[in-house]
Amino acid sequence: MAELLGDWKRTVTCGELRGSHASRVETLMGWARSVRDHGGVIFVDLRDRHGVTQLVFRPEVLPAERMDLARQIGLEYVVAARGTVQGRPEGARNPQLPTGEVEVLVSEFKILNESEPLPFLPADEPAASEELRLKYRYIDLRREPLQAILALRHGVYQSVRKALSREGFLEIETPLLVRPTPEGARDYLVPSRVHRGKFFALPQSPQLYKQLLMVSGFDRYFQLARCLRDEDPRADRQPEFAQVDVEMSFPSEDDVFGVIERMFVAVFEETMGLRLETPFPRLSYREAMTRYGTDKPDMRIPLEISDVTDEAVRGGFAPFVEAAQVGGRVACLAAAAEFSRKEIATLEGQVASVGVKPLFWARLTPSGLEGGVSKSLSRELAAKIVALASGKPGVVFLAAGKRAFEALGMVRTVVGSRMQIADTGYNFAWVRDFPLFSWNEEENRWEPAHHMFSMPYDDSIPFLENDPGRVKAHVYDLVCNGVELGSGSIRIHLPELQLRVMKVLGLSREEADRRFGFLLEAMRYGAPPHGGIALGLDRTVMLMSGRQTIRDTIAFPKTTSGSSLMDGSPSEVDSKDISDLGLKLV
RNA sequence: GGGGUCGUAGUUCAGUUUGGUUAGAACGCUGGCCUGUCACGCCAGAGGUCGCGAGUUCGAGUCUCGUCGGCCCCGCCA
Repeated sequence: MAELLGDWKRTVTCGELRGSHASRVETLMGWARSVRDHGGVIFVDLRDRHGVTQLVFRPEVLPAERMDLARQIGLEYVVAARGTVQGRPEGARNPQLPTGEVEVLVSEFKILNESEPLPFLPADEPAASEELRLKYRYIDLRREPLQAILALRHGVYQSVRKALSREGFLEIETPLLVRPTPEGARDYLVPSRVHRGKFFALPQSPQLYKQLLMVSGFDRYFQLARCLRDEDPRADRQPEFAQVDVEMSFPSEDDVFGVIERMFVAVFEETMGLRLETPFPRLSYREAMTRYGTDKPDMRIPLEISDVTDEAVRGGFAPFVEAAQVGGRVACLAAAAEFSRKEIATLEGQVASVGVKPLFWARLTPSGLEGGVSKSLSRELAAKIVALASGKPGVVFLAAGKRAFEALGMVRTVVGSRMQIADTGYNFAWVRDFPLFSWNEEENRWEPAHHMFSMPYDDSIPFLENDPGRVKAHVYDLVCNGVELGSGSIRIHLPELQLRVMKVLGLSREEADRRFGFLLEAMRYGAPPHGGIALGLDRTVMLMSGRQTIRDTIAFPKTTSGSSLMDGSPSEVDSKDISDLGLKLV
């Protein structure tokens, strides 16, 4: 039944005909979204990614056998139709459709391809289960919401390229087959056939290569880079993802911030028509942790955490005193909202995951604090809490311990999700002054808080060997609405300093040379001061499109177990393919 | 690796709480009717390994255990 395209040319898309096009003869091609057969006249809604146009098949126009063929058109058949554009009769216009003023009276048509009944229809709302949508991703991608997101993503690519090019950045590609790195995430390994027993890795990021480009003198580089990390996915994490990778020579932190702020202003302006306020607020890591209990605060939530350790200790309540004695703090968050016992119990469970238990609470009423822990609070502490709440009624939370602020940060996020903050815009912020190292309790060693190539502050360098925890670094994150969009730093360009940092991390000189010798050597040949940032492209698009998962921003994403339901990857391979690589399955 | 949750016609779901006759609805599909619909309408029909495997029971979609898969979270993610 299907006919070949022949010499037919599409003259318009399904989204562009208007009343002013009346009486023109046009050719459209698309998918049958809906077929309405009235016995005589037949209506077919033809859809492509640009829109929907109504086709009319009439027995007065088409011979009987063509009408019979038109009757065969099923949902999602691919149809080419040629005919006269005409205004619709009075009362038959459809204000829901941009093309609803007109229709195409079909004089010739071809069924270009048939479609078996689909596992689900693109027009279905609600959509099919995500499992089915992932298996038939090519059908899911016919849906308008996903087409809009991929179009937005395209717009972001273009704006980023234009904005960075305008400022003198060169787009340069770096290898996909790279040297495995023991640090950081697990590598995806690629066995070398030629060099038996040796492996490439797929890059976790272009980090080392962009630093080497700085050594080469490409003083402003960027790349829309694919990054691969063999770690378990999440709603906002995929095994492969995209970064806007940026690096520049001779920069201050403010230079990097300025470039990225101007880039985001351009992106939001050009793709969404939104005007972002710059500069973005800047806060220190310490500030973020003590005011918001997280290093990626959602600044839309108008609540802050307060330190009430002094009052709490003077009050003598044992759990508070004990927490302070072991170096912990006592923190308070006035939620200014009601919580049921059950909701509080749920929060308690979440907070316990950072080792804070119990979660203390009390209810603030016009007559003071009631219920929960209220009877154990001193008059001074109670007064302080009432003052912090500005008298706003609702539940007040208290946490004690080393991670008291983090615990209340989790509570703050939950409170925020219940407030009407969704449409309060995009609240960007820079978080800076990160520590260079963090202590790994299990492995009893220092780890890089960001990565080992970040430059410590001048006045922190003397503490490198004796007090690593005190070393602060030129490391910064960009956050927006509680999402970490990117992370960067000014890098170390001095080989001796790089070796000192590696030593703190437990890398001997020999190991450092073996693993990173090419970088250390490059630093000895005139490496300029440099720094940059990498921004999560998928997360940015997720945020801009109001989605809850980056899967919706990626054409062909993986599941939370890292497989692809569409093509069935990963898959087995022939044993010959394995032995050719000099490998054996264990 | 761990915790939670879901899995029933092609699809979205109801039914599982309290085990019991022939597992229902809508959309889709098939056939018929219908010349202004736009989620067209009307009539009729087909369509089920209740994810899979054990177990308890006279009897399991329903209870138990295991297993597979999706999603969310912890670990992990320099």
